[in-house]
Amino acid sequence: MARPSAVAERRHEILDATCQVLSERGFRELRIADVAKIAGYSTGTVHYYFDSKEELVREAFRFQYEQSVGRRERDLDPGDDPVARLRKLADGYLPSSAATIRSWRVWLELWVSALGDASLPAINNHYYGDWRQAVLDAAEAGKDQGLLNIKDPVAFADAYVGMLDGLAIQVLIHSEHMTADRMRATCKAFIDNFVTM
Amino acid sequence: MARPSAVAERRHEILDATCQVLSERGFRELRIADVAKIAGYSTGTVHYYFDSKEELVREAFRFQYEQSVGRRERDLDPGDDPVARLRKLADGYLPSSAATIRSWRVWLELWVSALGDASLPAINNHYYGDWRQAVLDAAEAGKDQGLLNIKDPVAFADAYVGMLDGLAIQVLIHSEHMTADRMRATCKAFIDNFVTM
DNA sequence: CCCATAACTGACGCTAGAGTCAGATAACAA
DNA sequence: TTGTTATCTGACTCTAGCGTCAGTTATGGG
Repeated sequence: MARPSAVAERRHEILDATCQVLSERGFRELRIADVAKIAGYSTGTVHYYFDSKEELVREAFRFQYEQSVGRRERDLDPGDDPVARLRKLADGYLPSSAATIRSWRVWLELWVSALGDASLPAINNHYYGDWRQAVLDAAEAGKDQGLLNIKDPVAFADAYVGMLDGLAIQVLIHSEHMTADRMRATCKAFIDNFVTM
Repeated sequence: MARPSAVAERRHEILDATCQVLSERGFRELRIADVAKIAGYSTGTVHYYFDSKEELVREAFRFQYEQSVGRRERDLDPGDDPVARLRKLADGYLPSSAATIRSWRVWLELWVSALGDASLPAINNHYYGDWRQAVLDAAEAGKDQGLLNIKDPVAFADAYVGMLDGLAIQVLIHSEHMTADRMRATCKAFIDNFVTM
């Protein structure tokens, strides 16, 4: 071999650029030329690393999820009690910073794409399952330690995770009925319902 | 005028076909030719009633929302108590029948499209606001009548509505973590948390 | 019956943009 | 320095599909 492989690094760069375009323009308006420009390469190079636009976007979805999961794990302080952990999970996912907004917009694109592409739900299952599990763990710990008055931790976790997704969508499209601040308050109120006094 | 106008009826037919394509293939894969075929006309006729693909889809989003709001109002029995009304609202929106699944898929497309089209959030605001208000009315009535132990009806309504949206998405993409039945159970458990004993 | 025009058709022009490819470049080994 | 091959380029090909339009059909009024 004449040169050490730059494949992993290049793919990383290109996928990052793809996520940026995905979040700014959406899949429907995603152009390989835009991805190439942002990554600092020619369109030919994008095709050198990814066979098709579909493959590029599929890998970008996976990439975005990996990034987000990694960030969540760094954010979580093992010393926090379960209630604080639940609150921090919501805070960390609030679509308020540029980074979280970008993540959410890519996830939305993933969900819509998953309606018509049978290979995409698997990506969602994998990473979304982890996220759901983190909430469930905290809920069960909260219940066991008597901090939260939860009957069914699974139903609690499903409700909390679902609520976050639904509220985030309204924040993202700038609905007049939901802002990031209001979402934060809604999440707080949700948890407060279960905190033992 | 030589003939009575068929505009309203034709637009209705074409928008209905557009919603069908939107739900089956998504905006990204929507072809005017497919819409025309389903509606039973030529592509020229679609352009005769709608200036552009963008206008067609925008009107289809509006059309879908009107249909759904109409259906909800027919479903709601004024004789029901607030708790039953909240449960029925969730049941009616569960993505289980072909019609509700179709509606949800179109809404998802709307939300994603609204990320990049400033004219779409207005449609969401209008109809989504009505829907949110119906939940809020029931929550306030339930609180006032002592049937529900709710501190903040607004936070309750936001949480419930958000939860429904988030859970529906996972059902729609056939997530292994959420089915329509499980969503029903999650909604029931959510309400049960507030029912006074 | 005939006219006016609304309604409809479908072939065609045109463009955007995905994917190809022949060649240029550059990094490493020896 | 030179050979080898990974990496990269960007002009080009090709196709899908939007929107146009000249022409056709249908309908109701007069």
